[in-house]
Amino acid sequence: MAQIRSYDADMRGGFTASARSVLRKLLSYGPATRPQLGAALGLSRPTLSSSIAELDKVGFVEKIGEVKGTLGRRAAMYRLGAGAGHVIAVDAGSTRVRLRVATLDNRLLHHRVHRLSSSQRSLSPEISQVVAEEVNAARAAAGRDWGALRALGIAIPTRVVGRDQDQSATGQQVLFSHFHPPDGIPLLLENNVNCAAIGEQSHGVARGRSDFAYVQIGVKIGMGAVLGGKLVRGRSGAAGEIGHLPYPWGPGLRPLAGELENHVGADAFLERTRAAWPKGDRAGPAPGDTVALFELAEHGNAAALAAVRRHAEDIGAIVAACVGVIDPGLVVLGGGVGSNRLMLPPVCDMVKKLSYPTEIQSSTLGPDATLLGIEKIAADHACSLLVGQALG
Amino acid sequence: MAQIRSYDADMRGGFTASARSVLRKLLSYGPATRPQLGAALGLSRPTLSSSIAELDKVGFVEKIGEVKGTLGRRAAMYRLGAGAGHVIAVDAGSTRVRLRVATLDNRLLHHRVHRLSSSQRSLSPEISQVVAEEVNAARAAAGRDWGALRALGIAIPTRVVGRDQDQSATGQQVLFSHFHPPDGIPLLLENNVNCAAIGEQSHGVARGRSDFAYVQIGVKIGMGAVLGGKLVRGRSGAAGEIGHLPYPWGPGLRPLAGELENHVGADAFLERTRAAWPKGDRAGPAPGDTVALFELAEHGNAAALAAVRRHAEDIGAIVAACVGVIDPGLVVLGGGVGSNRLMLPPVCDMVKKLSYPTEIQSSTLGPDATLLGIEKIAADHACSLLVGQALG
DNA sequence: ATTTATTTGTTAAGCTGCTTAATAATTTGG
DNA sequence: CCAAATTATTAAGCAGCTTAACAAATAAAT
Repeated sequence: MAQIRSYDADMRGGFTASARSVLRKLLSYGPATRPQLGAALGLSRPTLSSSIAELDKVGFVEKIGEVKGTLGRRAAMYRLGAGAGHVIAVDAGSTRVRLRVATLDNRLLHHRVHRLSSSQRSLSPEISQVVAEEVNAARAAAGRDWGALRALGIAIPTRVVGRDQDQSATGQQVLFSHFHPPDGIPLLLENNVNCAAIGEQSHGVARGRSDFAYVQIGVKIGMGAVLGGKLVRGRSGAAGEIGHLPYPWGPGLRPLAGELENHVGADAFLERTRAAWPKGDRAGPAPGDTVALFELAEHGNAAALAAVRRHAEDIGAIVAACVGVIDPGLVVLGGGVGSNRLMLPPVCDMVKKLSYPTEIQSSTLGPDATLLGIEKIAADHACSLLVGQALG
Repeated sequence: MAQIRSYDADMRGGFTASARSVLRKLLSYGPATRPQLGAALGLSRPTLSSSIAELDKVGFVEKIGEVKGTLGRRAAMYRLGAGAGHVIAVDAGSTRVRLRVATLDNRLLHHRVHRLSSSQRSLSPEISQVVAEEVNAARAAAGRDWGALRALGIAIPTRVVGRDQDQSATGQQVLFSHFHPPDGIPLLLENNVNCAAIGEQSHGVARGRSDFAYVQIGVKIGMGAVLGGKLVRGRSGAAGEIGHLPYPWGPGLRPLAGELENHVGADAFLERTRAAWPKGDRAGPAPGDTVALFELAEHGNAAALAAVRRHAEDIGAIVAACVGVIDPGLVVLGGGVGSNRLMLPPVCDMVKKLSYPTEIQSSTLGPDATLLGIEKIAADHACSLLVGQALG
């Protein structure tokens, strides 16, 4: 009876284990010299020689110069080469479709923002159309030095489920009404809140953290959690659907489905604020949107400040619920409403009152978090295909 | 400059990679023949020969017989040998201290249940004393064929934090008031609810699942979650502290710290039930404890059934909160109250109403779940020490 | 300017841990 | 009793790393 594989390395793109670890290191760490790589990976100089030669032969690495230490010969510095290819990342948002093209080690090659004609409630044929156009344009613009397209990642504002599961309840298939994914290119769909969490991990306030939660508060609410370095997706992509936390809930008070999202979404927040707005000239007119509301609050308007504080208490309760379930150690507040700096203190107060000590930070990446996150996800996937295993 | 290590294998107990994977397989899968091991691990017969010789030399495996197929020579069957050692698992519960001694591949060597003189509210000096006695007795009883003690695991009803963190708020150090852990033996402390979750995974209704939540409803409430095959502990051991979910919560209703646990604990449940119990002879006297209450409900008593249903709705809301945050796909209901079969249907109804479709099962292991779980945790840890890496 | 110490990179030789191929041993069925 | 099947061992070889020695480049010392 013949063994199925002759040797492990055969499966993994033909590279030796050391070459794969060098590739992985260059991808996650950025450019590095041979001695740095050797020290970081515990490999000897001869092994590094052969690994780099192996990768160089197919253009997966390239020498970008030399650095000199205090003494001795200069060390050659390498980074990922064009042969490693690139990824396309798309954020299919409700008001804009954003696109980034980048190398696997995160160097920007191309960037586009397409404003939609009107704000879409969810994934729509128009969004699908724009995604199709922008992806095609990006592929047409590809320079010779971009190398091959290794993956296409798209962040979408719906629950994302795998191919084997029932997709009908998610609406994710609307994405493909006009957009047809290119053949042979790995396609990665991910919920936009989960992407934002990854973005915060790779570029934002959660940088380098392996455990944290990202709570997005805006028109809708959602959470993305990273535990043990891995994104928590849940059985049917419904992890982080905190709009379904039980609310209202108390003695003799039975929760209603989806009521928390109704209550704490930006529209309801604004509506409540306007209803409670004091009459008369002294207070001025009620704000027309949450941006104006926060503007007033920033300038010390008492009614606006009270509204923000009341809202932040509900957000604090939501964060406390997340902390109670997963105790992430760090919660990042994001979204148009959630990331406002006025929210942070009252949210902290409520969490401290209800739950265990937890670091809480406001996001500073804004809408970039989602796009950077899906780019990271696409790049990681591309890397794992190249080296045959997941990133550390 | 010399390299730090001469070769990978040196660090890991001196075994070759193939020997380590054989050991791991025998530990997780149980006894197996050489051909089975070879097929499962993708190793050739010569490699298996040398691996088993390597392990046999130090008594880590032993031949336990031969099995014959339909044709051809018999295959030798191996299992872990005495050299692999054993573990001691202790469940330091509020009414009993349970202890199991077992081999790393889960064969029971010794078993004890020690009833405490009175029910303890939490970890107490008496519990510490009993743990000390029982552990010493188990060590004294050790047969020559048990091999070395590889790990000691203790399940405790408190939040468990690592050595580097602040332990003062957990009360976990009370365990050591009389009990002094044996020198040189790895000691594993784990929250009892987390242990029960692992127990359900290894021996109960969550067998083989890599994603699920275990919700324990009894005198107190708690949750243990396994995501991606790993126990979710949280930054400060507070994951699963669902007694801190926001409650009561609604428009104009601010949550109070720990109020959910007060409301939904067995004492408050019984108190409410008795307060609402109908007067007069027809309904009979109010039940004196939850066991009696469920007994009445089982026999169709209307007041008892109504009380159970009302309570189950709250439990359903709790489960829905867990589903909303982590979407585990399966929730196991445990604990004296939670695992009662009358709870399941109304809990399912509430979860279905509030949240995404989720399988819900009642635990059938009872108090064994915790003890089996801590045993599994201890055995896994012992294994990872032997083979130098975590179990798959 | 030449030498010396230091660091980087390459070549040579060897070891470990696996493989495949061949052989031996054991068992059942014709 | 022999043929086929299955399991185990022995022999030979290869891949991927290692250490050791050497070559090349560079800054500091003489």
